[in-house]
Amino acid sequence: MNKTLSLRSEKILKSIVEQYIARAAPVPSQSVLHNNGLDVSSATIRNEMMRLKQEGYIIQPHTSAGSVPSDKGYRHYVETLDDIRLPINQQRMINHLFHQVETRMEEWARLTATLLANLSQNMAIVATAKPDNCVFKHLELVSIQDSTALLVLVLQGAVVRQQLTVFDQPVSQSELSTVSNKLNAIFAGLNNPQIQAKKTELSELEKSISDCILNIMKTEDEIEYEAPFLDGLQFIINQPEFANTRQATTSLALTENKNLLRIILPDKLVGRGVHVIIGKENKAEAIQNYSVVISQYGLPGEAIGCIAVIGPTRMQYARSIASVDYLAEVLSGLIAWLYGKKIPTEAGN
Amino acid sequence: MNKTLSLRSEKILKSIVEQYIARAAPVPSQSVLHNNGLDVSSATIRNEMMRLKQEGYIIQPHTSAGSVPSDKGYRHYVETLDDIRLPINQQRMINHLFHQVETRMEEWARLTATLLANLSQNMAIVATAKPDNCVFKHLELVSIQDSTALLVLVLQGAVVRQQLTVFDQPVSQSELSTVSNKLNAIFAGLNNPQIQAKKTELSELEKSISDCILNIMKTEDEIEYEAPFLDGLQFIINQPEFANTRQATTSLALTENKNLLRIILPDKLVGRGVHVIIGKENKAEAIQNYSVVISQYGLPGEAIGCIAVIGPTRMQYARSIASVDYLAEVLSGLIAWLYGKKIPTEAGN
DNA sequence: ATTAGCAGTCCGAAGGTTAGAGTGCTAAAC
DNA sequence: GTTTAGCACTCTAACCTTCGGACTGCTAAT
Repeated sequence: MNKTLSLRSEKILKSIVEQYIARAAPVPSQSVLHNNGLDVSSATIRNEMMRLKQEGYIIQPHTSAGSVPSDKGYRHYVETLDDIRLPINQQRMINHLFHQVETRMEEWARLTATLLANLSQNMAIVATAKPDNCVFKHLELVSIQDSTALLVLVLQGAVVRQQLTVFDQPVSQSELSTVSNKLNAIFAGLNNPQIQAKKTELSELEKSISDCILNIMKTEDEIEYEAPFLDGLQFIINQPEFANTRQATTSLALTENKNLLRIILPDKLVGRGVHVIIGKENKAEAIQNYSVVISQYGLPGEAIGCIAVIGPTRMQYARSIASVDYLAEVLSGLIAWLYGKKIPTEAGN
Repeated sequence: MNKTLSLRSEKILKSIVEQYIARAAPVPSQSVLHNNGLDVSSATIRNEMMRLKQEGYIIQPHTSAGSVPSDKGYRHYVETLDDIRLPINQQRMINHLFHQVETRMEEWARLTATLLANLSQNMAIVATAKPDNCVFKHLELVSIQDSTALLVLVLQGAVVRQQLTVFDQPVSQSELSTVSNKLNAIFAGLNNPQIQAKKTELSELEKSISDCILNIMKTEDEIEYEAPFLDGLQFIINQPEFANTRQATTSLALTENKNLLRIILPDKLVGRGVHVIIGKENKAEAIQNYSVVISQYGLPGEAIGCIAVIGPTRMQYARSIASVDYLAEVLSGLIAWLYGKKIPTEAGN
């Protein structure tokens, strides 16, 4: 069944895929002829195309039409794609931009989504990296009013969370400072259950604040993926092939962010590297007309995020793969830095 | 020109507007008849409709078609709309939800956008409220690595900003604490130029950190509107009247968030209360097929934000107006609380 | 194995027809 | 003067039909 294709078949399939990606219209044998340097007639091409059709690499919309790649055709195309890296000047441009934004996971994710969408010309989804088990780093209490304070919590990985807290009675800033100093000393470097254990030895006020902290940390631990950053919706919506079926497709595209990630995430996203899921290979029915180019990033075992491109099966795979690959690498470098593993001079190197 | 309409004309116009809003199709005289309890024939209605057409309140797509409200028609409809408040149970539901999210401007804005989009069934835009002149409240420095620290800055209004800072040489946590204590004492309650003035009397390290702070505050001051929160794009995209012209319209809808707000913001958005801008009344050409329902919120002179619904001129004005009005009120209450003006027991009351 | 040539298929644009929805007008009724 | 029934007229949208041409698939020759 899966016999290897002849060199010429390969060339023809590649030409069909690339032309279909470029023009979104069935590719006739003539165009294949013009496009690639084979010195044969269109009839020969047609014979080969017939075979490709029988093997399931391409599909004919109707008897007398040109060819459209099938999922299997795309799969073969992606598999035989030369390893493509992002051009150096684009890499430089990206590094430069990352050095200009605020040094926060959220900002990086937002920037990544924007870059990825524009590089791949498709919708991009970036989930922030968060640790499996968050660790207390620092607490600060700032009085806002008599009995209201702002609780600022710093977790490992330079994650900052804030919450307004209302007390039963007025509490002065100096009292608050005393409490935060004490809790900082006790809680530094601990995770949720460890803090829970230390809680018995505290005063009422300290306990109530500890509860607040525990609550934030618990929420943080429970969230699997926070609402990911999304960009490039316009590319999906403006796809020519979806001109008619917009209701259905856009309703996918606009599914609540959180769910979207759950939908596209394949069962086995193991190891580093970029995964490509094409059309019907997708688990979720809703996206079986789409392809997903996805990669994890971060520090395995510590903080893992995920970054993906989603677009029609007719997407520019080379570009998307190169972009996802490079951006995942950059983000991994930045995360490593945040978690104190090494200091990259150039982001990602 | 602007002579008042007879009671019957009013009723007919209202019926046309409401039916057109509901069905998105030209309204024939028959439907007007059925819809409102007037005891006349369709011929009479037609006569009145003729007059409404001459006065410019309605438009006929072609000679033998029903009527569609003009911008002027919508304007009259909106102006004569009875004061509509959000149903009490919806108000309660909203208050409840606001009490459940993190107490941060960003979370409130996000929630407001979601609620507003769903209440109005249109796209909602919510710009966070920020003070004209931000004021230093508290500084915290948390060591991340030898020569890297996380700078956490709390500004008035419980605004928290963070930044990673890299020093030329290692700095210990205790040194950092000393610096932050000192700067907290000096800078508390000051704005940007005041801090600038105090800077001369500081050590090198303190100066570099002050620069960092000043930089954040400057950025904060300069940003007119931060990327506002946006929700309900699906409602815009799925509008039946835009089935054909999707390219143009969606490209509008997806214009970069920041610009979108600048586009819809009318010249004079004075005072409290909800403003409605209908179709051609919009300054920007790009949205002259749309209507905007917009309101400011916050503390005049201290922190002002803005909240808006944008949808086709054929939008449910009553709902949108009531929603914008109520949510602006709720947000104002919350802002007042953040800025220490009063503590609402129920949000917004 | 390749190719020229050609019949056959199918699509999509263009043109034509028609049913019916709804108005606009007129003349009669109130 | 206002209202109304009645009807001719207008315009659209849906449905045919037609037709050119883009491609294939096959055959027979190379």
